[in-house]
Amino acid sequence: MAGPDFEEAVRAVVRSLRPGDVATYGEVAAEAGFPGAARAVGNLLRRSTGLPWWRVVSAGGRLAPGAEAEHAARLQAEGVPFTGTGKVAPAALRRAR
DNA sequence: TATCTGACGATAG
DNA sequence: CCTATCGCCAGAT
Repeated sequence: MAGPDFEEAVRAVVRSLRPGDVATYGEVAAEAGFPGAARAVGNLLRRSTGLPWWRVVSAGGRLAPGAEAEHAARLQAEGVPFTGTGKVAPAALRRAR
């Protein structure tokens, strides 16, 4: 099942995210048809280019380790609310999808 | 085929 | 809110 399909599906889902809309890695994986592959999604987004990767966050609204500053900046630029502790507000995660 | 890696997720302390 | 652990998956070596 995995292979080109996985990459294609994940890219399609991430590309469908609109400004201000935030989804979790797990959500993207499930939406792409690979439930439980959240880790693989993160790995793919990390090396992939040309995708709104900043609209995808870890469960609980945590940002990508090693790029938190850029991640937060891009999200805030789209009007995404934060909880003050450097995490995306729970309300914003509900809108994802 | 076996083993390791990682922008994950959930739970426990 | 923090770190520590374990489980899960796709890709690379």
